[in-house]
Amino acid sequence: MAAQKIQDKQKAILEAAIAVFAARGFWNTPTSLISKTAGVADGTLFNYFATKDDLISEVYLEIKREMAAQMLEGFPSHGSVKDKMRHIWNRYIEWGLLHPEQFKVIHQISESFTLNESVKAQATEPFVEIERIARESIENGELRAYPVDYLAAIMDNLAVLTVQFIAKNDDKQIDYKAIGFEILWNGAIR
Amino acid sequence: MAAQKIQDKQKAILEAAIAVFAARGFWNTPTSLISKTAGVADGTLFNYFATKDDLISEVYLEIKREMAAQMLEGFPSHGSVKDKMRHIWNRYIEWGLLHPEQFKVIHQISESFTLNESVKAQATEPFVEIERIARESIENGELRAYPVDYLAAIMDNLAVLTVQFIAKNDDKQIDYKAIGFEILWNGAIR
DNA sequence: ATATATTGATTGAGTAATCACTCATTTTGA
DNA sequence: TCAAAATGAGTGATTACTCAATCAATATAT
Repeated sequence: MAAQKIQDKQKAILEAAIAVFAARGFWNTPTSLISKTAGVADGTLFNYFATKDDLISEVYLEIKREMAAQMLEGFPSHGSVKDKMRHIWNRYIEWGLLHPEQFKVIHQISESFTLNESVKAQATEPFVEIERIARESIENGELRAYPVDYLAAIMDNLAVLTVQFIAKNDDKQIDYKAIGFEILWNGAIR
Repeated sequence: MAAQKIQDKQKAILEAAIAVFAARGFWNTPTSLISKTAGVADGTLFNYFATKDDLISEVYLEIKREMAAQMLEGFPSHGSVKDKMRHIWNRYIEWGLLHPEQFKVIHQISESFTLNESVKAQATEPFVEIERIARESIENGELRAYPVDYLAAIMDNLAVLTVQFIAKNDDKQIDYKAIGFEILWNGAIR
């Protein structure tokens, strides 16, 4: 079978998994529902992913990769720290709003699934650049000397929260994206 | 049977549930393990809780109640806004560190279990007082006019994160509790 | 004081449903 | 023609929950 077709089928399974995981949570979704949603037989899923846990890990990595690509696009390498931070912030929020299922699922998995170390390492890899910038800026004195991993986690959590609020609230009067960045900047950064 | 004994047994089941939920996640723990841990027969669990879902909801409410009692104790009703906020912040963090299982479980449940509306309402009830203070302070101009529910969620998330960092890091040099409050105060509050 | 009856909690083997995963067979495409 | 991919009925394990039988505590009768 052509390599293209194989990729298509893998992709179809991953996408189906994301959709049903978002709707019911991964603990609560049988593999049979994933294969059904993907339009393949039950057995086919296991031709592509050895176990359900493997599939979950792959879903996680797939989403992280897509996200990283989007976030680094158009990064203002020569801008100020604030510009850089705002770029990441805005991209993250926008990505979350544009891909609510992926956003939900990735959060869900990282909260309540024990990813093995190799998967974790692969997942953080695209973000090392961002972390490097943060460390440099602290050395320059441009950022407060708070622990970088703590800051990163705060940014992540705050962004997740902000996306949830924007999605939940149809009251478009409140600009959570802007407020969120203000809070992050005033509190954590400077 | 004496009313006391009945309460004891219910309590034993709830406590066993918290312990095993913390260790394996609630989706991943059979009711039989809960009853075994509690030292009762499989059937007994269902004399006290109609379904596993009911048990999960009760676990959630039980923890929330305990937490609320602790947090309001010694509340500086006549202090400044900052004092009030810091009191809540410190109590929350301390409670989390003192009750890591409960803390983990309550977070886990609120993230990935669909609580019904009545349960949600019961859970937030003890915290209305805190919300009232926040609203008043905004009217006074003591706090920034950010949406109160957004601020509350940020405080909650930041506290959870902070507890996780303190618990994970044995490096006692870093005072996450203080840093966290600084970030909250500078960013979200004033 | 002792035997008996009543009430309600406790028990755990049993049940039907569900699940992840297998593998012998069939289909596909070159 | 044939190798690789796809299939889905089947399997063994696990699960939430049931229910008839047992047990324990108290009340009543002798």
